[in-house]
Amino acid sequence: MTTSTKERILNVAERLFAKQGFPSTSLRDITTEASVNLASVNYHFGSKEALLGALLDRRFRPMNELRLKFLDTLESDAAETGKRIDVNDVVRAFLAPPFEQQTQGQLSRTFLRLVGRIHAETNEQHRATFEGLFQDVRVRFTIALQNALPHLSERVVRQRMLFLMGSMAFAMAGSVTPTNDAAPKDDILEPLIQFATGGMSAREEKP
Amino acid sequence: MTTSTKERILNVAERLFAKQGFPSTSLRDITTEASVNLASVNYHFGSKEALLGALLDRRFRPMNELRLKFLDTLESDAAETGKRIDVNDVVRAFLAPPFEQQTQGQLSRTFLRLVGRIHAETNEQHRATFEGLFQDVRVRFTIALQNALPHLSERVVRQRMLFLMGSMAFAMAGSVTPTNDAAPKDDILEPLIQFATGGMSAREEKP
DNA sequence: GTCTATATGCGGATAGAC
DNA sequence: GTCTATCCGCATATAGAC
Repeated sequence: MTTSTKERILNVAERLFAKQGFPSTSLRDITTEASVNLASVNYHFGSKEALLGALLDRRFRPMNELRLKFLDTLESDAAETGKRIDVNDVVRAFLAPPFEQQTQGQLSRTFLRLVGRIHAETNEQHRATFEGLFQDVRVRFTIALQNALPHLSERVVRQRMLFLMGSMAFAMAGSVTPTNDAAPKDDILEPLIQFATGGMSAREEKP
Repeated sequence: MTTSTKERILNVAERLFAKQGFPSTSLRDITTEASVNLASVNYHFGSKEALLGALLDRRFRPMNELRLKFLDTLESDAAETGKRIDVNDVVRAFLAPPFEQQTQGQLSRTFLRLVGRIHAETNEQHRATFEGLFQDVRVRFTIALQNALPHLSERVVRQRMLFLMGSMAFAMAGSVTPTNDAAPKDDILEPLIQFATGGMSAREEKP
């Protein structure tokens, strides 16, 4: 169970960024809690910003790859059976992967909070970094949702996709506090999927 | 059109907090842009934290009072006619007031972003301040939604209320970018109401 | 790779003249 | 009420010994 300095920094930074936000977390907070030297952050990562970038890359990349893999499966299944893809399944393919990330069972909650934080972040530079990792996913899922909801206008599908991400981010950022921490998948993911599917499927009324 | 120093500080602070977030906005940013002296913030408000408090009080209080007024009207109408309140109407009573706040037409977008920020904020102290201003609204609307959706469990209604707030916060924080800034009410509010109503009304599936 | 020490700047807050 | 000047702490980042 030897964790390198680099990994210890990443793990602690992840937790503190999730808890306090990026600007309010100092390198001193991180290095003190990780029991590593202050200068080691700049040695290993170059800067605080680069540390965040490394962090996002470590987690968001596999998460988004999993999303796309789920969607691939849905689409090839649909191609075989000739049936239209179900909205509920697309929503699930998008929302489930963040909840699969729980490597040790302990990281899950922390990571969910970080996802929420990053989505809610308005800093231009962070948004750009994040968008680079997220673009493929957004485009592919928007198309899939348009196919699953052909009666809706493109514009509304795109917009509802963002509403969906808002529910997700907020749920993950910690505002949704289930009575027990045991099963975030059952306590948060399933209700979230139901809500989001209902929202995506709502009738479009144009006044 | 004489604006006092105090008002100028409030207006600029509102815009900058909305744009950059609270921790990343310095008093120097604010006073420079407002063309007032640095020391005036502490003279008029006491501290940066207190400035935020004053800001929230100025905007959130009337906004939340409007929400409750709308809900009062809905409930007294329902009592007269004997009909159950419609979910869509409750959702509208909750979501519309932030969009009514546009004093000059120019403040609206800024204020919506701030609302989103504050909701997404995880800082303990800010959450406490905010919750004090918001508690009544949350309780009253949760009860109204439970009455409008009697087939749902209390737990799920409470949880969906938070998902709804997530969509709202995210939409307001600026991630939803309509092609034109002209009519946020039509471009954001109406689609948001449709999405949120659909989500709140979704069937509750217990596996 | 890891440490100490330090450079350099920005942050909130305040003292005290006007 | 408004200004200048300043205190003082903490921030990121780096230089250079080990």
